[in-house]
Amino acid sequence: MTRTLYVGNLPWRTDADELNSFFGNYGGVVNSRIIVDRDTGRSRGFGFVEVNDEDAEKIIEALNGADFQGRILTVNEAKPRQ
DNA sequence: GTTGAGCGTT
Repeated sequence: MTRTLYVGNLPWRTDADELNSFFGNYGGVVNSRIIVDRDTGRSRGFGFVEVNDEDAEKIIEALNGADFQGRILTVNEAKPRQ
């Protein structure tokens, strides 16, 4: 199974691929995604990372408050999308 | 060529 993590405070330049490999250092990442403004196409500075259920907690512990490309990340379990 | 709290286009 997987869990989805909310990742906030990302640098504007970060893309899903970078997120994927960074989170992949701490557990099994199934998928990652940067939220982009639908109209302008620019990053909104946050995203979501889908990880293995068994690794979710340790990834949150490892990366919440961690430094990523000069920014301090916010990592939490995501709320279910409506 | 900009910005800085937040929970996502199907």
